[in-house]
Amino acid sequence: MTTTATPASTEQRIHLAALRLFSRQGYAGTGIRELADEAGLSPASLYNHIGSKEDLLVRIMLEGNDRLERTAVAAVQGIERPEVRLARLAQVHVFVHGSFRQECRVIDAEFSELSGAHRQLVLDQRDAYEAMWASALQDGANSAVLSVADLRVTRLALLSMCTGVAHWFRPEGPNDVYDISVRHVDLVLASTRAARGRRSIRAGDLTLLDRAWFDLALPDQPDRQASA
Amino acid sequence: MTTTATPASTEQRIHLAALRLFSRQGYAGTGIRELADEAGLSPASLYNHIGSKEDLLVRIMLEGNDRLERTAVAAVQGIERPEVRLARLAQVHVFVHGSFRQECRVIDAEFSELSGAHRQLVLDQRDAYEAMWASALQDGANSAVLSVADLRVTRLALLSMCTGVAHWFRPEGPNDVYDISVRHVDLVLASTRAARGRRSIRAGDLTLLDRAWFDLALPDQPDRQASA
DNA sequence: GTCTATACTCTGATAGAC
DNA sequence: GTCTATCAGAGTATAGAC
Repeated sequence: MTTTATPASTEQRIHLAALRLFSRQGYAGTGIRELADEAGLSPASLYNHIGSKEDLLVRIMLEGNDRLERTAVAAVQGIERPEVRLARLAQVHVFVHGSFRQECRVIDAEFSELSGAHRQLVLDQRDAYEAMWASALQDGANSAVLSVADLRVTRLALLSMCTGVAHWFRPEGPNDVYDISVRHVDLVLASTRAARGRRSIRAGDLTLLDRAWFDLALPDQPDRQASA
Repeated sequence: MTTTATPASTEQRIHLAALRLFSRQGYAGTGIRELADEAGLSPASLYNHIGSKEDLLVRIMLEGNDRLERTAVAAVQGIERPEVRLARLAQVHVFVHGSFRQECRVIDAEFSELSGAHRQLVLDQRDAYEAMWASALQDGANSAVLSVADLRVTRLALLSMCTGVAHWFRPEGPNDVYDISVRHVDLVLASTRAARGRRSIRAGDLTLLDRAWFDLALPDQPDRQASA
């Protein structure tokens, strides 16, 4: 099922090596020699594939952010009820952060390593993504289905909560990613006091994304499920 | 009011320089020469005050964790109702993470830089602290005042949310730390569906810590409010 | 594409004079 | 306590042969 027949190109091996080392030791804490060694080539050969160490980092970030946004867009496509949009955004965010932990941690931790133009690119990606959260929260507050005291604080707090999954989740632990994603949906709905009239809305009341949806949206990729 | 008369000892200058640089560039990304320069002495003199670069890091972490735990212990001392304990733990956590952002970010980000025994020391501190959260959540669930589907996931999710404040909060922004702390209390109470019978409990219903309490518990310290 | 060899800078840390 | 000078190794990146 999860068998990758192709024996991984050099580019892929470098990409995976970078994910492992950057997420474990940090970008600054990883040397070119170490990276080359982990990818199975010499430091000089490495430079036939990556313009520079920072190019490698920025590529990881752009690709990761892009996948997150594309998945989120697909998840809320055509959905009108704001509490369902919010729930699905949380579910995708948690599922992705639990499935691509190394990548998400690198994106999260090493943003400040980017210089100038690269930094702006990644920032624009993040702003576009977070705008989806802001609009779901705003629409939910406007239609009184969500109770949001401070839009900005709530958005940042919920994003922090859902991003945290990349830091503490372990696939060998007691829960699997999908369960965690649903539990977070419930935390998000509860924390915004989602309700229709007097009746509060729970994860089970909404049409969330099922396991099959994620299998389609996020087919097995080499960096998925990778351990710490 | 916030005037520090004493002109800062060499130890303090080094400590503050380390906080600034480690939080901005990371531990691995900060060199000894840079650190010495920022503290206003030569690299060699630096070593009259710090055994090694890692000693400096571990001291920052132990002191920071210690302050957080002492503040939290003081905040819940003698409090029996679990929802009040949880609320105050969240309030302290957020207030500290918003007030000592550099320090908290270093503690959060550079844990993996610690080797062996140092790592275990910091881990033990964190476990002791998080046990207070676990017990508040557990007691709240047992007395049915909190609704906690999964104790572990909820604890980790709420801690991630409250820790996030150190990453996004800016004192020059629209909210002050105290406001943020109260808003997070409300998010935490809502996310655990805190209620007595049918009536849900909000931050305003509980006796939280007031501004004066924090002034006493966390008197102005040189690393407080420091910017990014 | 791969490699060995190397350039030049910076790393954490120390010796020893003052 | 301060400093200048220095160590051995690791930092990123390139030259040039194959």
